[in-house]
Amino acid sequence: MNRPIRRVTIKQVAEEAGVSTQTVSRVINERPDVAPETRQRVKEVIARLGYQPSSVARSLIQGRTRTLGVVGYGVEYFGPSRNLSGIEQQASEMGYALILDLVRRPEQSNVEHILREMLARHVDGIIWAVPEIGGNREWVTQAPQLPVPLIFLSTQPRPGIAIANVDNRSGGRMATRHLIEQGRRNIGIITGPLSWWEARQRQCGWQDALENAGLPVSEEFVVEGDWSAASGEQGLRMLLERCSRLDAVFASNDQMALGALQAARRAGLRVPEDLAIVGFDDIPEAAYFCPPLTTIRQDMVELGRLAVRELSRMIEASLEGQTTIEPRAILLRPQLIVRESTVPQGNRTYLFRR
Amino acid sequence: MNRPIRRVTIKQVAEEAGVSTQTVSRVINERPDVAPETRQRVKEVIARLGYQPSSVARSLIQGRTRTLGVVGYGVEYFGPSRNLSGIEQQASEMGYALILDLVRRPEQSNVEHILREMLARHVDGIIWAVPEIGGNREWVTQAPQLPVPLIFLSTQPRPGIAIANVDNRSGGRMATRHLIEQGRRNIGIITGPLSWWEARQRQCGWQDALENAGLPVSEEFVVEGDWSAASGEQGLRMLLERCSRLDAVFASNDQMALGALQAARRAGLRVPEDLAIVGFDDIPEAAYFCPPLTTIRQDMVELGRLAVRELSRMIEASLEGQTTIEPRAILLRPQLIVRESTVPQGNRTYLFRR
DNA sequence: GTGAAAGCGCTAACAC
DNA sequence: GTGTTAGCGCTTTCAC
Repeated sequence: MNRPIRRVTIKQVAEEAGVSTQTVSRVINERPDVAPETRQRVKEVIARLGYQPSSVARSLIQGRTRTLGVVGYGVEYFGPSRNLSGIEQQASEMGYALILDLVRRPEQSNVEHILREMLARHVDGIIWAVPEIGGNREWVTQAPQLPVPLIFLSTQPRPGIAIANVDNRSGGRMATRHLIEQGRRNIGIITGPLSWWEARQRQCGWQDALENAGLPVSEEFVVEGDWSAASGEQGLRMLLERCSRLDAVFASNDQMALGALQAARRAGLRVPEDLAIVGFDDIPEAAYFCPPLTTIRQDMVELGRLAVRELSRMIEASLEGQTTIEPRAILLRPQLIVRESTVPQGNRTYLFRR
Repeated sequence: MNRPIRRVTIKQVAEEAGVSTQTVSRVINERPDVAPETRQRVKEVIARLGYQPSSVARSLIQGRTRTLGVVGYGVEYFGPSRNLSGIEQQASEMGYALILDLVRRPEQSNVEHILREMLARHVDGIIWAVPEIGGNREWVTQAPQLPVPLIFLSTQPRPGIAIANVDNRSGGRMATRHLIEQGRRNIGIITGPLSWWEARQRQCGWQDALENAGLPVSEEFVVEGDWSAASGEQGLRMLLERCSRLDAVFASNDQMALGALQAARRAGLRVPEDLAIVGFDDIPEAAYFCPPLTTIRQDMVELGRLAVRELSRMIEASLEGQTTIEPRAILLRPQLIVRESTVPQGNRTYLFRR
């Protein structure tokens, strides 16, 4: 392996082209005030030497790195991975690079340490894409004091804080309302871990829908899961034990819905005839569950993109010294996807027709 | 929002503490040659001012950023997301930050551009985690000429190139051998897109196993999918049309296996009695398919970790001027996970016992 | 149009 | 132990 010992610097290019480093700088920055022949000559040298300006040196001078810090959790899951993907797409389109930090214990990650790391690397802004769990947002009031703008994802709105969320409550409402419209009356819920703000929001949506329909909301109908298929399976078993009249379940994500489908099968229940099931997320596999799963789709890619655009807006404002910019709260509406786990195949056409 | 206008610099700390910047530098780098009182005083000032050394400035001097560039594809899929997670974990443990670039068209991404970006940001090494597809590795011979080490993931081994792979061929062999051991004789395969090197490897494994068992290998048994559940569904339908004696299928990933399960169900076939199905990946949902899916598990997290460790080794060697270090090819063996899609429930205990 | 000088924030090398 | 000087690679003044 013959690795070039040192990178080519602006100095070498200048020397080789017989000009000052200044002129080279002008050329690489496309400044107008360079003689055409000079420009040409310099460009040739650059190409020949394979010179690449150091963005590290540039950053040092300009106080701006064109880098965003992303603090994420759970890329191995569907939502967060799409989220990251959207963030990367938009950032890349806007000329930002991404520094990625993934936390593994979202409830108790070392916020201080992560922020110091990001700031040491002079990121221009930070996207905090770790879900709000337990008390892991207690430091939120310090965010505005940071030297760079920060936007939170999946976080309870608070005044003065920039936030981008999917409307989980509305999603829970849509799921449950759909079940009610199918004539279901005894509708259970398998929630996510209730320490998660998003899980609680989905539950609130379920409750909203029941109350709007004048149906009773009972503790008996609530089981807490942990997002896993295993917990969904166990969750449905528990609901069935508690309440034999159960005719529908809202599982707060598709994995738990999958587990619930399996539990229903084992209990000898037909889905949707005996028991209707709705999930949340619309993972690609959901359309191939047995039966295909009705669920709530959330556009996590778009959410990521929106977050980057908003953050960029904040960065620009901050660079221009506008201290008055009001942080926005972005809210993305999810969408109901109807499949056979709630509507018997025969009825489906009918449903779409009305 | 009251954002501090400027960051605190070493100069301010020095002034405030009444020492030279040198001394401050010594303190933050934990050098021994500072008087205890001085150290104490400086530390207090640092804490009071909230000073954070600029790694940008440090990088400029030391010619080293403690940053790895990661070029990835498909974080929204199971394998790549785990991969990224493993990379991040290991990098973080070793004190490296990650700069992330996700390509969206892996066959034809602009390699030159991406490398320039990474090098401009002075990454210490690069992990190329885009799968080998079509001719997208034609530039591979240039890798050793780069100013920093680079390791490829999911790439056909080539001399002089550092690589980390799961042994897909062995995985395909394991899957197929398992089907043969279950007494199956007409074993079809739904491959991934054959422009993918990994997909071809899995197919080679299937062929190996058939040949080892003295079974005929026929074109008729091969259908090309695109990794999606939809293609798996269609793939099985095609196989069934072509060959009514078909008694087993190796689907080259779990999504396609899921689609195949659905097609089998619709064709009125019992799984595994009439048709056995094996997948590849062991996504978490696989255990909850209907029936639970036998599959090949690959530890993508570990693969990511291994890649980072190897890259780090190359970086250290390169910094010490050892030009003779021989790039390694890491190969991770996958593992067969037996579930009910290949073994009728009754036989299962028997199988484990022998 | 082009170059010289200064400096971004930090550390290495040397002096005291 | 501590300070001074120089310089990493680049851009920003400000001359000429």
